[in-house]
Amino acid sequence: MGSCMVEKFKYYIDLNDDDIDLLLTLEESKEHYRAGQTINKRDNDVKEIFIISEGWSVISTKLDQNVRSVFDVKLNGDFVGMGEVSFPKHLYDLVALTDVVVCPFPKDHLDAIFKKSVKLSHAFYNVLSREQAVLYERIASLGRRTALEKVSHFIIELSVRKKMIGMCIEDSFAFPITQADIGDLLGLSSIHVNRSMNELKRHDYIQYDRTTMKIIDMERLLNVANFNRNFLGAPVKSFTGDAA
Amino acid sequence: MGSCMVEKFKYYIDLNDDDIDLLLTLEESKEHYRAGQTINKRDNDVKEIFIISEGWSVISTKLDQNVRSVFDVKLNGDFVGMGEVSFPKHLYDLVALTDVVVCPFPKDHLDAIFKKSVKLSHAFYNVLSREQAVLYERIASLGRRTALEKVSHFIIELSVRKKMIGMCIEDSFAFPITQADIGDLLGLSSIHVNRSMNELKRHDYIQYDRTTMKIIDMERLLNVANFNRNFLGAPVKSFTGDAA
DNA sequence: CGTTCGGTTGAGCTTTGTCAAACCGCGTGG
DNA sequence: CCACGCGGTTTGACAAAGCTCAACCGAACG
Repeated sequence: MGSCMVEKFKYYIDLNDDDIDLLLTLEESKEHYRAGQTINKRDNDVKEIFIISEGWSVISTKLDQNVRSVFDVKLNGDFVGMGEVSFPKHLYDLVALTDVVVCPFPKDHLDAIFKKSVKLSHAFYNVLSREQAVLYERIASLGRRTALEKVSHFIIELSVRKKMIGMCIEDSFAFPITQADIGDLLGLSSIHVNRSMNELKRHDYIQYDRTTMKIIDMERLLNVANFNRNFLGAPVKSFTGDAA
Repeated sequence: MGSCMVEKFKYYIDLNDDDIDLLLTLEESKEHYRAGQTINKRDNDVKEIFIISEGWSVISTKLDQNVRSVFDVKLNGDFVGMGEVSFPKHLYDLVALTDVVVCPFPKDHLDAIFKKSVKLSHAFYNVLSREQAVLYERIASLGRRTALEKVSHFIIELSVRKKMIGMCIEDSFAFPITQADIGDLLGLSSIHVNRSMNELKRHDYIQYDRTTMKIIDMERLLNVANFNRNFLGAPVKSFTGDAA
């Protein structure tokens, strides 16, 4: 396994040995968190970027005493804090849903990256713009989809992301997120999430229990969700198309 | 006025003469578009980043025959395509709401920037992450706010952005966007946008006609919108806080 | 002028939220 | 080993928010 950062970046660009060495010198050891712990707290100083090495967590914020918005779930291999790194303080909370292991990457080291490697600078930029594309998709989802579409879309999105990291076999994957969290992510009440998920179950599109989600009829589910199959597609390796 | 790009970047970082020269050599002349024209079309090749020099436009996409999602309005001084530049094809449409003037900035030139100036690389990265923060705010808005809150929030957000570019005097500013467009932005029907705006007018929080919006009672409007006054706050000039 | 586009208004309906109660599996302490 | 309590899920009844449809109005424009 080696370095999280290196593994992850290979996906975006072709790394040579120098690049790898540079990344390796900067990466620190792993950190562990328990389910429920807040890993980053809003308004605290931004110290590092994380790569999730294990477990589920969510980016979220409290809008109000009883109103929370969840922006995204972060899984094995995902970057966290790529955008926040330009700000002095955290803008959002990062909360562990399950026990979580992360690889921190001190933000001071980013300056070194930018000075020493044009290619890695591009890579960071690319990661950030891919994140942006995901956010655009979420905005479209929140604004213009029904509850059933949102829920279906979310389940498919997870299956795609899990598949990319080899954690979805036969359309079945771990699913440790509560319906209340899903509600905060999709802009629905937890009760309505429940009703939507049960409708999908009743139609035999999916099957689930407290820990596992299994997609039974992917074709129909894709249809219900109106899922854009290009979404989360192949990565790009540079601005211009050729290896920079 | 000189270069759009230079003006805009001064807001994010301290430019020295070399930086300015570098940016100037890369900037091309202005382009004009008429109201209603599509400036960038989804799936077309990404050729350049734009800075809006005049007029209103929107980033949007058709989800379906009759369903459109608007992600953001772009005003005088805003960047467009900062994130898309990592992709070979446009992900979204850029449509002119009014007559529009833009400064294109060829995307090939970004490579030059990344090679020649660490500081400007940072600046591009910062712009992108600021955009991301705005998107997060929009997601929270779409997921967890009522129609009235969304509409109020949108109006305030515009007033803040307009003020930053000196185009909002005494809380009054040009407002050439249709209620249908606002609906697509906020995830509402145009009719409901109308009812919400009229409610705000009836309470004398705002005043508007087809071309102009004026905020009469900002305090109360901020209250209705539950507007976070830190939003769109002061920019940061580097990753670490000191001029890189 | 007549047409078109956007705004306004009302009526009825659909979707989603709220509240309350029951339920279920699990871990804890008696 | 059992009772209990807790967190999460499920269900139903009802209320609210927002949507659709249809009609009308007024300004802008050819």
